[in-house]
Formats: sequence, C-alpha cells, structure tokens
Amino acid sequence: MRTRDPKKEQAIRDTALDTIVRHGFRGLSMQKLAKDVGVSPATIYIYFEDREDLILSLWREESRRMAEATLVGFDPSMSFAEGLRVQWKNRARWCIDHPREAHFLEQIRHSPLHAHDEPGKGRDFIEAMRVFVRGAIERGELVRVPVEVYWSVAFAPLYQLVKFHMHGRGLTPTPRFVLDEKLMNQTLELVVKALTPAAALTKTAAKHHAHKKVYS
Amino acid sequence: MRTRDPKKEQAIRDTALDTIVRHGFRGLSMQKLAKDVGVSPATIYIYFEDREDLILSLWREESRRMAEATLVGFDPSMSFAEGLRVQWKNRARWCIDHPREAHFLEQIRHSPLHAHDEPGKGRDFIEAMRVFVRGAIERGELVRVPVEVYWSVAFAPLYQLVKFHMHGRGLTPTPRFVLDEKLMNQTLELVVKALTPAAALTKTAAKHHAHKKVYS
DNA sequence: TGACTATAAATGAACGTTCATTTATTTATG
DNA sequence: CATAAATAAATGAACGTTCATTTATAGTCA
Repeated sequence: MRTRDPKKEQAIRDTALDTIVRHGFRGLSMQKLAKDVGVSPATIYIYFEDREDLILSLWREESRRMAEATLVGFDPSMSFAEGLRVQWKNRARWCIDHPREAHFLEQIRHSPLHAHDEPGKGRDFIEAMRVFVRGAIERGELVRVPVEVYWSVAFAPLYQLVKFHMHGRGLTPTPRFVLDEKLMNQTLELVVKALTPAAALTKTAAKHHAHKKVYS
Repeated sequence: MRTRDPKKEQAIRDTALDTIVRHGFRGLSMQKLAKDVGVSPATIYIYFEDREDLILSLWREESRRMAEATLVGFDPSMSFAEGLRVQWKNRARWCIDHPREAHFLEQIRHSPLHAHDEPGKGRDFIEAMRVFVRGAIERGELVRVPVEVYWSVAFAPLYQLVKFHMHGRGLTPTPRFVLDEKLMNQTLELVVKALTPAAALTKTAAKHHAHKKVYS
C-alpha cells in the first residue's frame, strides 16, 4: 500500500500559512492552495478534514512551537528579574526569527476562529508562570498584584515592541524601526522597576550605588 | 430628484460592522449584507464604491471617533502623570462602551487591509503625543527613552487589560475577568513608576510618606 | 528475487453554491 | 418632468468539497 508523504503535508502547511499571512484568511482558497503546492485539491482533503481543520491544525502546531521556544532555559524557581529576562529574550528571538508564524498567531488571535480555543491548551505554560509569579512574590521580588495586572505590565510592552519591529516602523515613518538588544534591555529595565516592590528597589539602588563607588 | 437616505447608509455601516465583528471579514458578504439591511445589493453600491471601500470607510470613521474620544480633556501641557491618567481613562471608557468598534479596529489592525494605512491619518494624535512626551521629559517627570519604548510601556499594558476585559476572561477561566477602576489604577501606578525618573520617584515617595504621617 | 494483490494515496473533472458586481428598469422627489 | 435613488434579475468567476478513477507501494508467496 502507498504511504503518506510527510513532505507533501508540510508543503501544504507552509504554503497555507504563507498565503494567510500575505492575503489573510480570505485569501486562502483550497483550489489556489492546491495549485500553489502542486497537488490536486482532493489531495488536501486526505491530510485535513476541511478548510477549517487545516487552519486549526496550523494554529495548534505553531502555538505549541512558540510556547516551547519561550520556555527554553527557563525555570520557575529563577529569580524574578532573571526569569523575566529569559522569557523576553526567548520570545523576542522567536518572533524575529519566525515573523510569518508570529504574524499568523496574531492574526488568528483577532479572528472569530479564536473562539475555538480549547481550554487546557497552554495549561502547562500558564501553570509554570503561576509558580514563577507566586515564588517571586513570596521572596519579595515582585509586587503583589492580580496575575492579569502582572501579565499586562510584564509582557505587553515587549509584544508592542515586537509589533513595531515586524511592522517595520515605530511611531515615526522614518527611519525603519529595528528592535535591538539595547532597546529591549532598556524597556525590560523599566518593566522590572515597575514590578519590583519599593523595599527591594531601594536595596537594588543601594547596590548599584555601591558598585558605582567601587568603580569610580 | 430623489435624495440619499442617511439612515440607509448608517444601517449599512452598522450591520456591516456587526457582521465583521461576529463572523470576520470572510463573513461579510455583500448579498447577505443587503438582505440583512433590507435593501438591494445594488443599493450598497450607490453609497460605497465596492466591498473594500465600505470596509475602509468604516475603518476611517471608527479610527477618527476613537482618537477623538481618547483626547477628551487632554492637554499636551499637562503633567505627565495627570495626562497619562486622562488618556488611560478615556481609552478604557471608549473600549468598554464601544466593544464592537474596538474589536473591529483590533481585527483590521491584524489583517492585510492594514497595509492601506494612509500616512498622515493619526498625525494630529501622534503630534500631540510627541509634544506631551517632550515636555514631560524636560520637566524631569519622564525618563528619557525613545518614543517607541515610551509607548510600549505607557499604553500596551492598558490595551492588554482591555483585551482581557473584552475577551471576558483573564488568565484563569473563572471567574469572569472584569476591568474595574481599581485594577486600572493599580496598573497605571506601576506604569507611572516605571516611567518616572529615579530622582522624581524618591521625591514623590517622600511626599506620600509625609501625607501618611499627617493622617496617622 | 520477481510477479501478484490489496490498499490507500493521488488525481482531474465536476458538483451545486455563493461571491462581488452590473444592467435594465422602476420609483420617488426637488 | 428631470434626475438620481432604488431595485430585481442576471452576470461570470470563484468557492469548498466530492466522486469516479488511476497510480504507487508495502506485504505475500513462489
């Protein structure tokens, strides 16, 4: 018996994602997709149930990959500043290295398909985050706020910077906006300051001051 | 001669926006739209050039309204903390009061149509912001950072909170997440702390300390 | 090894439907 | 009565999906 060709399925996935990113969900036609991949329309229906299943399948795969990439080298027991930095770097790196996939996920997040979000999909991810936040609060490294407030302050600024980068421009038309390490660290520093309790802040300031004294 | 019916145009606009929010751009069919509004398909083409013109027209109108609402009571010469608070309140209020329009704008922002963004559309808005930021920096109320860094830290957290609110849930499935004044102020406080220079921060802390003493 | 067979992959053409838009005509009104 | 709004009906193209058929190959047995 004949076996399925994994390369063919991957080609369908790649081309579909590319088309969606470039022309929106509306631009993804099964017949055009088949033509672009170089297969018969019917072939697509061997690998996917229908158009929606194809898109949702792309969503599942790319979500998984992004979550995985974001947690590389991360450990919920890390110090707050260190753990946050790891996640920022991972996320920024992934978005910059996989702009198409990042754009696809952003697009699906604001589409009606988002309602098909299964509970318990990113559960591991969220659970790791919860442990991380709880520990940091107990150690006095993180202000005691609702998790949504934490999330908004801790990550939304990064996502906005990434959006500027991917869109190619910030608030001024020129020059082209490029998210580099310096900008990211500058922003991360502000965010850490926002989320660090006053007590720990003065301590850190004192430390910095001491360092400055030593080296001056 | 017969005159155009402004109510008819508005009905087309309302129904189109509603359909897009509920079923995505793919769900907006000119024939269905005509049926829903109760007019002939051809009638729509009297008021709008084609499908794209209809959508772009919605975009222009809603963008204008949101920008307008965001600047109510705002003056670029305000103190940093005060000016930022006005904008946060305005924006949150508008998004909560106009969830459909807010969702529509988010949706179009992540669609390929976004490429049709005309330069010089929100120019007044951005210019007012630039004056505001420059003044705050000169007065020592705001850290000296690139405008994109400022924007990311100052507004992205609010937008994330609003997203949680509109989506109906935060990071935990239950209970339903509701953005209230307390949560907003709590977050705004963190953001202001992030963007306030160290020098001004200690001054403010001293002031707060003094107040506490007076009333204790 | 080499022919046979069972089986699933793969196909091109076609299905009925819906799409955005147009045309020819009627209707309402300054 | 002139003019533009409004319409019903129709246009060809494109849509997602299916069907009848062909093609390739893993397993079997000589």
